[in-house]
Amino acid sequence: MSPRHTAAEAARTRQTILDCAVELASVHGVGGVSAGDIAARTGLSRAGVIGPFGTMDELRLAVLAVAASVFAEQVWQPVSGLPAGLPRLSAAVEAWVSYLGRRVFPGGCLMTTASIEFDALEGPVSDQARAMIDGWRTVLAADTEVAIRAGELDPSTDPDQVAFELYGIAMALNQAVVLLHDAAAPARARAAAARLLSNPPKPGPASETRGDPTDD
Amino acid sequence: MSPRHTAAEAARTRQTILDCAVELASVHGVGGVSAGDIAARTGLSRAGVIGPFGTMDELRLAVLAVAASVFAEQVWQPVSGLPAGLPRLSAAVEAWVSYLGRRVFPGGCLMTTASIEFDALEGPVSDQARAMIDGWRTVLAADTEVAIRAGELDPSTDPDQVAFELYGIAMALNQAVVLLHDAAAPARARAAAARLLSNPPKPGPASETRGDPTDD
DNA sequence: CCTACCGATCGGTAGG
DNA sequence: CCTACCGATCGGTAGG
Repeated sequence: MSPRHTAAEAARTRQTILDCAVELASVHGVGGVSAGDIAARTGLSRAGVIGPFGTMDELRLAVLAVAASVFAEQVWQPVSGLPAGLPRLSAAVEAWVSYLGRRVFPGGCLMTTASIEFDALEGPVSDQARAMIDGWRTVLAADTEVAIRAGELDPSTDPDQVAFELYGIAMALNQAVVLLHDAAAPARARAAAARLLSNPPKPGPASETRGDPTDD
Repeated sequence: MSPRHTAAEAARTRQTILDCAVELASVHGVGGVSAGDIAARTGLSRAGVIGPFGTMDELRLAVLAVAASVFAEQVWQPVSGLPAGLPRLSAAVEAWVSYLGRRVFPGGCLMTTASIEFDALEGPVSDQARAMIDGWRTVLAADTEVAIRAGELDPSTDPDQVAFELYGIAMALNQAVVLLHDAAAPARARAAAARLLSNPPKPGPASETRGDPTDD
């Protein structure tokens, strides 16, 4: 505990630790975050770093929660008010590309890093990483399905296939930006995503589905 | 040194260490390989593990060399004799998908893992990881360029864009197999790659390039 | 390729 | 939120 300090000061200390830990995690991996590293960068003692979280694993779970909330704030919140379906899906992809291109985390997107880092491991930290990725893929697939039903995408489109491919584009972009320092990568990602999402229904014979715009 | 043993025995010991290290690296990351872990699994002492390599970093470089040679053996060697261009590119992608689907490394493709693990780090180990990935992208782009010149792909095709997207498909596949245990993932990857590589030249007016099959 | 060590660092606890 | 510890493990070396 911190007998000499107010609750507000304790909360600020906690946030200082988390900010530092998130930065380290994006570079060294979530499992590569150590109390000693954070202590050296924040001026706290190692015990002062671990204290507010109890154990390092709890601190790592908190790091993933921060990563998820930053991702939501940067990618999903700006577009969540748009109409469900293709408009929102396209805008989300654009926000995603922009987020990765801006390199919000110095070592690349923490969600991507964590998904590779924990893919073969088990435990609460890897469970949370898995849930984050699965949740985002579900969001992408759901809006794809709405787009299909609204007649914005061809009925032969497979929502899970779209989510699969969008994730691949994002991972390739993350790698190109962070590993290869390729400034052209965001444009490549936009081109790939645009081709994937420009698959309007083919106007075959008697192909009028539903949602006639003249309806009332 | 190993005064009581022949050179052949020393080489076998070295291989035992490497095999174990590669397996651990695919699960815990190349940086997550420790001498103690390998010692416990092989029955050797920690000093016996480090000895043949000098330092752990040298051992890690050897792990990456094994990963590269396994990748070459599984993906490139089977197709390297095919005609350059689209036939070889398509066969390489199929071999790549098959390799990832078979989960040759228990924790997923070491090249993919290493590319994320080291993307923001510097040093000889990350340099070697970078060179592996860059080399493979170059191979993919080169065969794409041959395919364009041979009239197998539309001239508007960008070889680096194709390499970028193929890498994304492979990363998405690796993630789907190892993290999400999605048995349908290889089929998804094949569908995505097929769409990417089925872009024949458009027969516009006077669009006959060169390489007329009736030539002699 | 072993034992026996080295200093450094790990996560975590006790007590203030 | 600090100091002062705990046992365990890290990479690496010496010497046989």
